[in-house]
Amino acid sequence: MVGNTRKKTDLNPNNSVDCVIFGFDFEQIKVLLIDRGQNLGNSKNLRALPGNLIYEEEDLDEAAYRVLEELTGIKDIYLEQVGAFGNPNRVNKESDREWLKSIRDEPNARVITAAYYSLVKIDDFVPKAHSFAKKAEWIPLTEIEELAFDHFEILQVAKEKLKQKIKIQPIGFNLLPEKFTLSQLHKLYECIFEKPLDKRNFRRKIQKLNILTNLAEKQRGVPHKPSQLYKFNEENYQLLTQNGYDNFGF
Amino acid sequence: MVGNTRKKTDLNPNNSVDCVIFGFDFEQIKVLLIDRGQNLGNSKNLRALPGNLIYEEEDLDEAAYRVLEELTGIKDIYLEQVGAFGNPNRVNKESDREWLKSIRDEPNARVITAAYYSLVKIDDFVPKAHSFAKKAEWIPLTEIEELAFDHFEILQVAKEKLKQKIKIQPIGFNLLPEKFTLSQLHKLYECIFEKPLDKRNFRRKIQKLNILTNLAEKQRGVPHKPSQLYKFNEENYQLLTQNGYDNFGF
DNA sequence: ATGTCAAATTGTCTTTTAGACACTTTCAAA
DNA sequence: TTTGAAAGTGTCTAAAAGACAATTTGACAT
Repeated sequence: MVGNTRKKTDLNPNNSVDCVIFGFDFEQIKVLLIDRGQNLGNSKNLRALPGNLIYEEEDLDEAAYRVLEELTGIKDIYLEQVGAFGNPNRVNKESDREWLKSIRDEPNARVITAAYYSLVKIDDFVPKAHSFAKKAEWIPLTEIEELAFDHFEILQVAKEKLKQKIKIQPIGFNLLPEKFTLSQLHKLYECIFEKPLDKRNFRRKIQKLNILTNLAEKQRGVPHKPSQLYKFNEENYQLLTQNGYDNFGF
Repeated sequence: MVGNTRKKTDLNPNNSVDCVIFGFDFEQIKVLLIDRGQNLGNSKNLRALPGNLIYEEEDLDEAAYRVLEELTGIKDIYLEQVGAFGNPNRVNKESDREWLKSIRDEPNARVITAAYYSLVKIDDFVPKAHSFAKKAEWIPLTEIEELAFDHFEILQVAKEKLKQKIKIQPIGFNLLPEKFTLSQLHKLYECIFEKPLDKRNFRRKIQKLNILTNLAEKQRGVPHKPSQLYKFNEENYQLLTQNGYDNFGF
């Protein structure tokens, strides 16, 4: 878009977007977090969600896509709004205040953020140096206990939205590579719902939906019976949902 | 809170809240809209969602509750965020620009709004004069075709969120008086889902949930068989949901 | 060639839920 | 006492959910 010609002074100092970027490595759900590389005496160096101020003339969704691309290099991705977060005390940690002083023209401005979550094929992610992020890392969801600003709260809401959404729309495929096995899909759903799902019942239901295409192709190089590979069948999904079907939950 | 001591200059010129206030009159879903009383030559006098700028030191939820109370006099109400709306072209109608000039210190500021929806017992609503609203009226959802700013879009998203939410949590009771009949509840669900529901199947399911208390009391003065009155049973609802049950949909 | 390991794959039975469907009851008012 | 109008109620069928265990397949080691 007009990204190249934008100046720092075109930023809206009061509104930002933050992105909860979910990935899945076939074992667990991970979240892409940035390390601000702070060297502080007593307080912890908390990780943060990737996010930034929006431009004055920029739509919120557009800003979320931009920030995502600037950070991960990934475009055309599943993105969904979590909501607006505007607690006046969002910035209540000394380390957050320090950090804002170092990167913002108006570090004390009250900022209201629009949070988004996105689902990413983890292998497509190419780590990329970001202006103010020392590192960008995939952190397992289960290991995240504290984040900068109100980002931990945002993460909790995003998780909940994801859980609800996947009951209505089979967005999980966005977390898997083009070709995947039923076991991988099964594991993904277990991770999202945070509970075990019976293997046979899961397979029965997902197969009956008829939104998978069985590629006549098998896994290779695994030390056990190789699995069939499948891909998501977009057309059948459209057929299924245009009649109002929305029960993809387990 | 500190509402009394706030000045107009304490307003945040870039962020607002807008409220989609749903009501139910036993016949249809209605939305509370304000009439800005514009007298314009050619363009229509469009209605708007109640909303206003937030204060610099005010939480978003808090602002939504405040605006709601200022407008309706109602407190302690079901309120849920719809999301953030920040299209830079939100204000693209001449009539909206005119109106902003007449009420805002910075009429051209870009405003990002956090939208909320709330469910109100329509009889509790006491119409109240609002600073810049000439009238506040309940308009049937089905009759709303165009609104000021991006309010029509907000309304559509709010409707969708309501539909989804009520499948997970029985929030419909917030639209009914303390005592209600099963027929009223039935009608309400039909209005929300915009489709007919079989009477017997509806009753069977809602009764089985065991979240209604049958008051040993009947409707009076109706020219037909009077109905039993029920109330929502909060305790049983808690018991039911604490085990993760969330299927209140129809 | 054979055996072993690890995960993939498959089917049945039971219980619960969803969906279709129509007649009887009760009160108020004429 | 009749009538009108909505309240209230039961059964059957089909589909979905949930519990549960044995067999198959390929890679690798011997």
